[in-house]
Amino acid sequence: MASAYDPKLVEEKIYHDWESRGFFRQMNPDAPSFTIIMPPPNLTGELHIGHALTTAVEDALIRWHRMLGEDALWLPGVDHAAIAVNAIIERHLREENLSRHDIGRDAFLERVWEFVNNSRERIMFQHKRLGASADWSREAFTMDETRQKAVRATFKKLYDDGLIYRGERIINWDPESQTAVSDLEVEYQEVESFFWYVRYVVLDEDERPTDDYIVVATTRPETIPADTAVAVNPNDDRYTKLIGKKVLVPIVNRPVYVIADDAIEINAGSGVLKVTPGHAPADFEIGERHNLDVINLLNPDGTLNNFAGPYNGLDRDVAREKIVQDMQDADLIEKIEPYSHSVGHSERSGAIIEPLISEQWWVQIAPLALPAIEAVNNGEIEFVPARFKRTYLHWMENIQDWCISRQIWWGHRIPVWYCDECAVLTVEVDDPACCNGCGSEKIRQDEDTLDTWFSSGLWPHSTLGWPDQNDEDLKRFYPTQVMETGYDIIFFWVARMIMLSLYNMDGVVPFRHVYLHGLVRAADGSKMSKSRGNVVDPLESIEKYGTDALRFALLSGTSPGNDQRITDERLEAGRNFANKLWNASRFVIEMVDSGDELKLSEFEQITAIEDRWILSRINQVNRDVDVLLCNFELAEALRQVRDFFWDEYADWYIEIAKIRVRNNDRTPLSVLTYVLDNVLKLLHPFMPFVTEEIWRRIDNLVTDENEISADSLIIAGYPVSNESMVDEVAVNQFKGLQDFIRGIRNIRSEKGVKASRWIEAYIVAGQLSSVTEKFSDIIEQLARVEKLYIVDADGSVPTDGVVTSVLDVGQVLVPVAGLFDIEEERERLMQQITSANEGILRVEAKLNNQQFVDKAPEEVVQREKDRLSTERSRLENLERSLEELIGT
RNA sequence: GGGCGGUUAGCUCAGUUGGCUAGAGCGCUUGCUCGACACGCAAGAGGUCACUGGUUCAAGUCCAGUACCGCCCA
Repeated sequence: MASAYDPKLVEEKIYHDWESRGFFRQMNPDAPSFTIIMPPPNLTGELHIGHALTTAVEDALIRWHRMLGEDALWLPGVDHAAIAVNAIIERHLREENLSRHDIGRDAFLERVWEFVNNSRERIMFQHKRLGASADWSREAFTMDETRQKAVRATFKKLYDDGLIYRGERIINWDPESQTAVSDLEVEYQEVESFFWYVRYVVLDEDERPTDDYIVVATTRPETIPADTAVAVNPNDDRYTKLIGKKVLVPIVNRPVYVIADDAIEINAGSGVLKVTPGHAPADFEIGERHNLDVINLLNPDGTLNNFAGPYNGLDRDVAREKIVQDMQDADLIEKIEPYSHSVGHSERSGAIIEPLISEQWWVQIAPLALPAIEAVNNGEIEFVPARFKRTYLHWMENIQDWCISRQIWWGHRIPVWYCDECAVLTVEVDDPACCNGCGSEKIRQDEDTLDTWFSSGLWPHSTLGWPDQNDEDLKRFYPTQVMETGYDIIFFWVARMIMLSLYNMDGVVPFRHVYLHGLVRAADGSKMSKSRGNVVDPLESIEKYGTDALRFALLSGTSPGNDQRITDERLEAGRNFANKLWNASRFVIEMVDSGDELKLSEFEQITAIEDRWILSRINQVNRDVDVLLCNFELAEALRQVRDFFWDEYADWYIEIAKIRVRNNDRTPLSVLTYVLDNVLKLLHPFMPFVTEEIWRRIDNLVTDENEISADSLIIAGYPVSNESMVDEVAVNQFKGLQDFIRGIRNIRSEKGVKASRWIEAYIVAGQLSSVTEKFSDIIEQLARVEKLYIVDADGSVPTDGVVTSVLDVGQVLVPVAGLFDIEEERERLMQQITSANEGILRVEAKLNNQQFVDKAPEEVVQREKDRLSTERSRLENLERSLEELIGT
């Protein structure tokens, strides 16, 4: 074996082996199933570090459950990302000076499919590099045949149930992508702008201008040509006499009424609102209440149309400037105030969103939300961490109807056909030949497509074969166990999956747990983005540090619902640990001889304290890891195993084993291999490659009776704590022995004893005398002591030139001859006396408090009592040492 | 405006139902080529747990409030 772990020699080979042997398929049809449906990444571009985290977490969960012997299915797939992909292809076209309308729908979609197929392949490849043990034979796509059918079936079902309707409402228009987008796709940003105070001239009964005017404060002067009223609050004394009169809309000189509406805030601006029902949601509602005309002033590309009169054809920004200028020239602007307000921007294109009136398809959401709220309230679906339950419920309880139509071509085309000869709409799953109303063959399909999230919302059941209710997969794997994703898409995905799954699956929830991880941020805590140039590319990290290192970095830093930062240091820590695993294992493997007995003896027959200690500890770790993983505490579980392996197994047990083997005691080998086997199993879900590679090298050395088969760690049984192998006494005794060794090392280091020098030492071992006696050879080696004296509490120890440490478990004394300094030693002892005294005072204060003794649990009180007696005997010993020192 | 989260060692973060003499990684200091590993080993230094008040025998942990940072929703 090489002296350093090289992931490049291992990962591809092992992945190919797993996959080709079908280990990612479901192998235990009789066992309970464990299913995770991968939240589908967009197939635009590359997987980013957030996907790497998703993959690492889901793969860890799946591998863990697979090793538990469950029928594990991780179903992968990708999302068609309608607007984003549509925009990419349109950009390509623009480079050829073409628009999608130039080449037509079919040619456009042909180009999209070519892009999509390449992108899908790249994403699958990247998932494989990340070690994803997903069942690729089931890979799904939101636009493939089964999913198309699911989308149409759902649309028809909703339509037939009266939950899909077509209506004119204010929508969010993205002038860049030239499509409607949903409320969730609008990001609000503070923008520095102005309040323009504009004079609207009051008209007399004959609609002739008077000298009077009313001042309207607006942030959107360019929409003035679409004003169809001016509104004031009915309780606003300043304006009551004007209500019912007419004023003249500037620019277009249209007379409109002054109306009264409660929605007007008296203290906002001048207290007068210009009402533009075509371009503001609130104004639209006012317009409905007062039967106002609705004027749409905008072309789809954000320029003004002929309702704008002289400004026809100008871009909205240009028009604003010009209108303001012209009104100033006409002395219609009273004043201009700086004003900052939040403006909606398209999450897709970044363009400023235009609220405008438009006819779109909608889902009436309340009937779907109700059961989705109930499923979470009654605990059928649980959020991890639990606080997101409130976020979810709050959103659900205030949910607005969902605008599902998009004016783009890439996506699920709306399955509605209009008839040229009658008014009936035909809605079908399969393309109809004629109108359902009059039978005419002159029918046209709606030009629009559906919001991408419509198909993503079906994902938990559409991936399992729905709408075929008898599908074997649907019966076997639905409902799934865990939906794992980032908290940032709880509304986009999770909420819609719950609503639509409950609707399609007769009220059966799509998943039991929603595990939400946080964002992966750059080293300085900022959000990663291509424009900032601070993205960490997971593939580059793998290239540099290895997949296991990347997974270690991500998984050790993740805690439910919290953001984390990824840095080179964390990746290095992962690489270092993989290397540590490799080298410790290499040492064990190379130490084993063909004649060695590697079957572990019965625990009762194992006598060496270090053997009992390490076996007890690994079983405690097994227990802790099980509890932690059940609670989705992946990082903590990983940390426990790492610490155990590095600090206890490698730094202590292996070092001790070396000494014993040198003395021709081969029994540690069975313990070494047993514990190593166990650790590799514990770690496999987190770091699959290095553990598999090592495990195969020791597999022929060890066999575990519990093993299902075979020669691959990925399907080995996950460790279960064997409580009969936990000896608490041995664990505590061993800690005492460690304290002795550390005590001697500490004195050596403090006194500057050369590492190469072998010295004498004394241990006053008290209760640990007999254990220490048996362990003396090892203490000598580990602390570099050539002659170790173990004495009873009242035994005699040298007092001349001796440095003393008084520990909880006993004392350590090291004669240091020439290096001894009586003043320094006095200082040392005084410091220890001070700390012992402080300890005694603190504990005494507690125990003298009758309230504490009465009310605290017995074990807590007992612990304090034990501590007190320990500290007291420490103090006694220290004081005696000090007397002896001064005596000399 | 409403809601949520964060504030713990120089940096990044753990700390699960209160029992803590507050931990880890990285960094730092000192010393080590003792036949697994310098991607390493050994020994250390480093914290009034943001602030104020309360509950409790006991508060990093629970409650109320304040400050700052961040996110979500309107």
